[in-house]
Amino acid sequence: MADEILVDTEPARDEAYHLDTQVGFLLRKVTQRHLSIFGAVLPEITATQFATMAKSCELGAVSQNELGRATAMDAATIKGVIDRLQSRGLMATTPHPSDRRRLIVTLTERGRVALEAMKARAREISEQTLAPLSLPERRAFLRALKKLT
Amino acid sequence: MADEILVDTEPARDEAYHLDTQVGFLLRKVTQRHLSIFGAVLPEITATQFATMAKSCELGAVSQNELGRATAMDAATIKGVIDRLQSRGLMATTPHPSDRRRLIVTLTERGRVALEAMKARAREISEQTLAPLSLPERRAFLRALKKLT
DNA sequence: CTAAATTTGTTTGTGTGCAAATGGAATTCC
DNA sequence: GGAATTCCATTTGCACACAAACAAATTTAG
Repeated sequence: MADEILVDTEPARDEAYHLDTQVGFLLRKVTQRHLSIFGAVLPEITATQFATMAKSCELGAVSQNELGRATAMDAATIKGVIDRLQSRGLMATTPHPSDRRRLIVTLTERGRVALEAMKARAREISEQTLAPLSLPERRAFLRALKKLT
Repeated sequence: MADEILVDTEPARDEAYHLDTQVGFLLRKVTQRHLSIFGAVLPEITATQFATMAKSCELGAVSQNELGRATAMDAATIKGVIDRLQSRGLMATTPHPSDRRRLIVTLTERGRVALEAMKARAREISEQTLAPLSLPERRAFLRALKKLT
């Protein structure tokens, strides 16, 4: 019961941990701001769904898991994203002709049109996100982000 | 029906959108890497829960929403986080003496001990996350992150 | 060729995150 | 002092994100 009593054995606790200067916390806040800009500029789609469509446009017909790897989503996550895009008629899936495990995912014609209509605003989102930085700062920041990938 | 037919009115689509160079996508991947490091170094807690405990230690007794604002979580999010920490005996809630709306949240003694035991490893997580950058690069990167908050 | 290992997609469970709606409590403003 | 506003906490619903377990199909190794 003695260790329940709090005396000055408690040695002036090392308070020198400041959350606000930690990378992880700053990353979370910057991502929050970015996603808030995204939602304001492209309210009709989520950032994850847009990334999926943009990557699908880059890669053409690939399997669901392959698209997931290209967009940094695990199998469970990409499944849900594709499901939602499919239910909105923006993407479609077809069985692979020779490999019966695979599900080929592609943009629908409607998805292609929608994507083209969104690309300009997507660039604007990146622009707005980086707005507080000067041109050289932006380049350095993006270079650092790539190194930290 | 003519607009269903795809001829070369389609003007060599502007493919010049590369997901992998966009801030948002890079932010997501860097955050993923950071959280992966976090999970490896501090498997007993989530980054969000740790942030909540660390901030609670900094601020002392504050209301639930106040702690949420300090950790960049909305009311719904901080509630769930506190619930889980409370069910593990790391934090506790008490009604505010004069304001019956408020819920005062604090670290338990066990929470304080656990937090102190985690702080050193938390610093190591930040270190490992930034490891690919040189010292000047780290400073510039953190400064940029703060500007983008 | 066949057994073992791998790959693909799915499901379940847990943990953020945010929007919107709610109800109760405190504050402001006239 | 009372009405309007604001604040606090909660709940619900949706959308990631990942771990773990699974079945079916394919590939690899012996």
